[in-house]
Amino acid sequence: MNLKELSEKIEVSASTISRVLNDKPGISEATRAKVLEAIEKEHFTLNFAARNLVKAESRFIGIISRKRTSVEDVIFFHHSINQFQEILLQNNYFCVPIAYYDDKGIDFGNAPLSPNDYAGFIIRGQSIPQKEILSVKKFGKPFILLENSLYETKVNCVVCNDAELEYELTKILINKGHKRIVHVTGPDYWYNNKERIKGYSNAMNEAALEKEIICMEDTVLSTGRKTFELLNIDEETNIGVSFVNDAMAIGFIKEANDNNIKIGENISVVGFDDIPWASLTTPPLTTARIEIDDMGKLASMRLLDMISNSNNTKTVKSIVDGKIIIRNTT
Amino acid sequence: MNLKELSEKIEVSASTISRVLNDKPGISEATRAKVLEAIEKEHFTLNFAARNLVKAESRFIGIISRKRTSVEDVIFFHHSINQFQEILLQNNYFCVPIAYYDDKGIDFGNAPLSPNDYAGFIIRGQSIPQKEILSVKKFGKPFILLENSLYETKVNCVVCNDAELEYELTKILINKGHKRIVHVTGPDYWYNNKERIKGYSNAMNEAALEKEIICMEDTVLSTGRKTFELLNIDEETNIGVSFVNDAMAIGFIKEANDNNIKIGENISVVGFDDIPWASLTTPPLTTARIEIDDMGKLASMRLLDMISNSNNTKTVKSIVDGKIIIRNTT
DNA sequence: TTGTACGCGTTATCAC
DNA sequence: GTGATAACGCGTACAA
Repeated sequence: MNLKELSEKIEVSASTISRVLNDKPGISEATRAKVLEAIEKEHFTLNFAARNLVKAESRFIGIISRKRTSVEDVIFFHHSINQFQEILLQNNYFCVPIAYYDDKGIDFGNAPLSPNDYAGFIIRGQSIPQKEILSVKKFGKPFILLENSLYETKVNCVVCNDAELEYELTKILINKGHKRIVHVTGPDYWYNNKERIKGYSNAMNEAALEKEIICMEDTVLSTGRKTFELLNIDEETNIGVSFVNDAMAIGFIKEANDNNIKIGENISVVGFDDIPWASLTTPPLTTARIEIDDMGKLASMRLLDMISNSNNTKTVKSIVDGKIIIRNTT
Repeated sequence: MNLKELSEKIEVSASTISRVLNDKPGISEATRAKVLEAIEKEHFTLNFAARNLVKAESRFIGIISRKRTSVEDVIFFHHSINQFQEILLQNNYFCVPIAYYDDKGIDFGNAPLSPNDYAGFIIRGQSIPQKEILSVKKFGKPFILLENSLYETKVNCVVCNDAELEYELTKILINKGHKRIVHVTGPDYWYNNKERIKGYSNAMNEAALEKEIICMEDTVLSTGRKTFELLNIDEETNIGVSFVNDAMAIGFIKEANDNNIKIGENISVVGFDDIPWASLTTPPLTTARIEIDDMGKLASMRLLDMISNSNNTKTVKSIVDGKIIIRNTT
């Protein structure tokens, strides 16, 4: 059933029905009621494709994020997609995942949607390099970074107060009396990594302690495990280890468990993110909670605003404060 | 740029360009080359909406799954969506999440897509009741159940060998010498729960042991925790507990950890699913691995087949065998 | 092998 | 306040 058929059935023109369905003004109450009744009765819905064609607008939002290969990698990260997908859906936009690969960059695949077919983009996570972000900018569509930012270019983004939180975490390790405090980070071009290093460095400098930073090629559970050996941990070790995310911290703790080394006294550990698993390690992990749901919500709402008010070209950097969660690894 | 504009630019009719883009036969090599070159040069892509309109086909697959409210609930389940979303995307179909709520049923919300706008549906997980599944059937579109099935109606579905696996798990507890072996399950109308109870019952009957089944209102981490108190566990307890999923088993183990009760000797625990976290508990969890990726892949491929060959109306129940993973809680 | 003409279902514009 | 009509961009039947 289409507009024309319905129109013939109830003897009201297609344009009028269209007006009712689009909440346009200037319809008599009588006809409006008549139309609404018929729509209800016939379970009538407008054709999605025809509508998009004539309105020349896209209802697709591309969600660009790094393609993770192992299940382990997938599972140990926040699922911020839940929050913003819901909001976008409520506003009649569909989320389409677009993969970014470390080696071949952003890949639109053989999908029937080209960059031009999107209303806008959300670029998720810290691991998308500046070069790729700028390439998205070239599409000329609204986009926003989530959990990422750029230093040299003004860009719409939503981040947390990385440096402050990492400063606080490091202070916890310092106040506990550790003299050797190591910060384990990931690739040095990631925005969050840089910010968190700043926080760590500030705290260490204030305490006049020697900084020790280890860069891992990736920030997943398995690399966290590796740092255990890298740092030569044994029963005698006295050390504070601050990981750039929970996934690595959990890997480290698990490796300690497997080696019967106790965490929380001579060896302190802090993570970052407060993923759900963080409270379930033995012992539970001290970390910084990122309000990822709020951040995702903010990002999607801001993107929707950018799409509907394309003349408004100011860039906004939103900082959503996280908070320190003290558990038992410190 | 649209077909007509490109057509004028390279002096080849729009229909010919359309033919080239749709891999239709009967084009001279010369014009084909000319067209392909122009497409490449101009970064030309077909308009998605216009294409769907004229072909009168939908590129949307509805993914119906239970709406979970807490982050905890979200995280402790398999992410089978990853696997099938990728396959569907490769075939130019888009996944649109559709929420099912325990109280108000399947909710299409105010989305611009009505049931008719979908090419088909994947119904995920065991917690969607038969009534809702049958209501989807009424849409007259192809659909397939993932990790669920129906007893009274033939239905396309992909499940694992629930009963066999639970039988094996129970045998492990029996062989370990436990005399009291409790099975903790969820709502009794869930297909998987019923199947797993069958497996448990078979093993218990064979061993002439008394069955003890506890039904919880939901099968999440927190309800798993609750069973610890429910079963009056202390240092003296000798018991085997078989949980209907890992989430609950992990909750139980965590509660045991918190109470300094050791798991793996007098108290044995088995889960079901082998979610990533199962290997990371203290001690690591013995469970049955479900090959959820294979299952998701199978479901999506079968659905695509049903969509393209709508005349083929036979129903297929695919059983993907899982396997027992023995770790340290038994 | 290629081009022309029409229709898909909707919205916007213009008339009445 | 309502209706007729012309687009939107593509695929396909038919003509050449």
